[in-house]
Amino acid sequence: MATTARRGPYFCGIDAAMDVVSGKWKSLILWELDQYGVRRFAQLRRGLPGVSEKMLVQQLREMEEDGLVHREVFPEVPPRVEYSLTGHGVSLNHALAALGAWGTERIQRIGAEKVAVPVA
Amino acid sequence: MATTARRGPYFCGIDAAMDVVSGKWKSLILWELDQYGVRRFAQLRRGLPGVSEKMLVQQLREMEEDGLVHREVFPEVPPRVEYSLTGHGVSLNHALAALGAWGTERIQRIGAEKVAVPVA
DNA sequence: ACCCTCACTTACCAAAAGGTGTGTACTGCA
DNA sequence: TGCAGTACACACCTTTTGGTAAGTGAGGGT
Repeated sequence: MATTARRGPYFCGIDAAMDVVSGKWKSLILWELDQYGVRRFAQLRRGLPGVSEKMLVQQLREMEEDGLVHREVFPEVPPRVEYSLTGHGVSLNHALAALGAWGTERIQRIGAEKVAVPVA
Repeated sequence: MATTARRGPYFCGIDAAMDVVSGKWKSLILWELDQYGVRRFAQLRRGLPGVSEKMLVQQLREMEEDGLVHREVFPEVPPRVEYSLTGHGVSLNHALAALGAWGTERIQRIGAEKVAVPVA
């Protein structure tokens, strides 16, 4: 109930998968968490150039609800929250591999630019 | 320039692929055209339960612009327009296979309903 | 004393996506 | 004569999505 209901009736598997990965930052979060294993909120924020805090929280919560992301809170001061992928998150990321390859090929074909990720 | 500019700078391949498949009906159109090879406008409309004419035209035009769909107009009366997939459309559909399988598994896991497609 | 960091929350806004309903030019069918 | 089918275009409206800016509360650095 955070944002929208979702998990409505689906036409097919792709529909159901898209319901879960659509969202401007979700595939990036998936990639980032798969790369590093575990990341804290601020680390993710710095890893995704241009994301706002609100959007990052929102997408992470939805992914948690959808069973892709595990969220662990440590009752410390200053607060510490660690995010990681669940098994479903990992398998989704793998299922996205072919799509990623297709997209990379397309980028080359049409000569589109990639976002320059700042080194810092 | 039909709706939005798109093909902007991308973060990665998935981003680029999503730019092209996002849209409520695009993956369904891809599937439908892959199944039948060639389809006319009204056939697609009947094949996608719930789509409006406006949305169908819009999605088809974007997919044509993106080089996924081939559109052939026959100057007859009544008008006849045939849609089919290009090579890129076919390969995109294949790249979506793993995602579709993941989604199908997810539907079973969470026990979501599928849209009942009327037989007529 | 003051700002920075952590991980958020809340209120408000703008843009994009999607939906509805109508019009069109022509033909075939009853 | 009147209605259905063909493949749309156009105007208007609602919903969804994303973005901006501010606030929170405790601790640590300078």
